[in-house]
Amino acid sequence: MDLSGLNEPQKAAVTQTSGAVMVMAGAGSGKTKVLTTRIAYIIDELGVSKDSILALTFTNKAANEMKVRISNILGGIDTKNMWVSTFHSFCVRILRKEIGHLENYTNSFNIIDEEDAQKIVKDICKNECIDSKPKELRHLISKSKNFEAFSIDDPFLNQDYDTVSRLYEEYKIKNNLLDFDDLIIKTIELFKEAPEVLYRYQYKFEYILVDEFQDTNALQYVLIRMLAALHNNIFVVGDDFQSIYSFRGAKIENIHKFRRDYKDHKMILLEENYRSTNEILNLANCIIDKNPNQIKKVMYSHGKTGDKPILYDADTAFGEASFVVEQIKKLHDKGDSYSDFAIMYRANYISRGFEDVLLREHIPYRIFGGLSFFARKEIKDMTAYLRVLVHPDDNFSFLRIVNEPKRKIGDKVIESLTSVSNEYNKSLFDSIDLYSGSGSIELKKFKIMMTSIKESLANCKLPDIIDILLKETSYEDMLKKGDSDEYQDRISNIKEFKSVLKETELDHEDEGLTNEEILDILLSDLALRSENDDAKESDSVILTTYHQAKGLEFKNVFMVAMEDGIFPSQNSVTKEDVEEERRICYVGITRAKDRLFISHVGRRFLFGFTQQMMPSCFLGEMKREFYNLYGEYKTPKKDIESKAIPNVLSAKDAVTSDLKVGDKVNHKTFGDGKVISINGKIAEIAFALPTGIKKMLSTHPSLTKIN
DNA sequence: CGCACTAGACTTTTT
DNA sequence: GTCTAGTGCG
Repeated sequence: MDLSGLNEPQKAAVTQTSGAVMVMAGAGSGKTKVLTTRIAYIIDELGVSKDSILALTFTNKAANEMKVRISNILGGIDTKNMWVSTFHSFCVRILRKEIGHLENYTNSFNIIDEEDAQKIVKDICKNECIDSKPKELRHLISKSKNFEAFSIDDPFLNQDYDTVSRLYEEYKIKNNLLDFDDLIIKTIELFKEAPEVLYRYQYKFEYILVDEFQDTNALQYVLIRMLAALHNNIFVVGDDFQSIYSFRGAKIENIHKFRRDYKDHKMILLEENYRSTNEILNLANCIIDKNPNQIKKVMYSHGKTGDKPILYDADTAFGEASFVVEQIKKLHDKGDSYSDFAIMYRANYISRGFEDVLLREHIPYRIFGGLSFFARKEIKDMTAYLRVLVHPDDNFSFLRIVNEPKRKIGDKVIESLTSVSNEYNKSLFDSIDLYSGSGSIELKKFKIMMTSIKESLANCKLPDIIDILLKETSYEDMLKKGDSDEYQDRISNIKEFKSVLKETELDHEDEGLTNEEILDILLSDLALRSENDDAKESDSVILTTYHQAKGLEFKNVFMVAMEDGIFPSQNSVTKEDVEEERRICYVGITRAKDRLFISHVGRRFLFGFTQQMMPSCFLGEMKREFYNLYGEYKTPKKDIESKAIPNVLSAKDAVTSDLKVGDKVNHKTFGDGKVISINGKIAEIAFALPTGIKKMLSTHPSLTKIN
């Protein structure tokens, strides 16, 4: 196999196939290239079957991209069914086959998303008259399931947590439901309780590869270790600089753990950056240098040079958006495509102002994120209908749609039906025949309707089942009655969903499956999918959060809304939080290949108020020599220096200031406040309304003591 | 049971 | 400011 396109460390990472290998791959160092070439190498040079390789990623997009690239390297081989997938999809694939080895679940289990999980917790709280906030409880449940340490001081909350988490588990078992956390947990449980099953998979997967290793959590690490225990051919790629998912339980410590657990591992550093210009890397290095606890690693540029990053200081969000659009137009006129641009921000709500201006200027754009396609109400409703068609015993889906559109089947009727179903130990759908109380006519009509739709399913083209559903269930009529813009929106989403069915049908066209079987395959992991999975090529400007931009690269990047309170987010309280924000900033900078623009505004309309904004403390961490102010070359130097740009960072002052109760302080975003308590490093500070009382690190860079 | 109005939350990141 | 869930009335 031709490896001449690789540098030495990359080559080593590809050819060192046996044993444990850890690759520390800096941003833009050819990580995906190494992963895919290595898999191709194992197949092509070692003659290993492609079914004996397991590659785990964090996003479907990364998994799909890897499959395509492996196929390309190996002359177009079929990689569709390779075990290259996200952790979660991998677990679903195992559990669909094997979950019968565990008690309580059958392999037609349904996967619930975060919205469903929250609704279940909320309903439990309501039924049990529990006062604690459902959202907080749900959060704690997820935390505990990922074996994260936490303690609850409040005895009431503690008691509520015990009750609700128990009932939540019971509810899921009763309804054959698994949440995202369960997918990993149940797989581990399965492997523990059925060692022969574990052995089968250990034996099968001779080579295991893990992408974005720095983002694995404690459970995912356990899973990897279990699977690799027989052949011990385990290859992990990560970059501790890009660890930005600790809020989801990701553990950088897994990197150290790996090094301890696999004593003989080989460590390979990929330090040569092929993506960005020198100028961009300089700025990235400035930022990451400020984080004390990173594994030291130098990023060498590949020698590409370009313009210094540009900093723009706008008055308002509108001014900022106009600036960005102006730059895009200018560069587009010079020949860049719209898809060469990305506008990046810390939180989704920032996108609005940019959308407005892009729309008005007729510049095509695409937004990553926000509400996932498959999480939209109409799509979840359609999915629930389809699930009831294929699995009539799916009570959870049944309850979602039995009265949607309204069919006069209310809570009271469902309550009585449920007691019948408990009595005869049958599903709600099957209990309809046995039920004779009030509402029985409506229920029977519903059942007849669903049965007739199911008959149509056997004889129609698969996507047409959506039209049949829309018509027969009167779902479309219901939408038509509502707002017409909303109707357009929802119908076009449903059309899009129809094309997902079409794709699935095509994927399986020669396999002699019935429509019902194809639907079952489609439904099996729908909850894990998101619309950005397929890198749809379209000539559009991309609007995205830093998190969703991870792994991507763009010729021109705009980092916008670089203001304290937005980035770093005002929710980052501890030193660790701010360090993670800093890594997010690093991820943002290193997405850019040629040009980087950084902007911030003086005032911004937020939560119904116009607020004074201060530049992000990260701007102060960027050495002045490494960027230009926009228009610097035309503006007299004196003016620039009088501008309130950077050394905003009062970090030095702040770190040395130790606060006491009663001290008056100033926060760059919240204004003046008074310290009301100190607990270790955490200070509780009362600010003027609307901010009110905030807990924050007393050494937070945005805080200064005033006398 | 369904509609209309109101109060409250929301704005961190996601498989 | 905008969206949503919850309440109360017809």
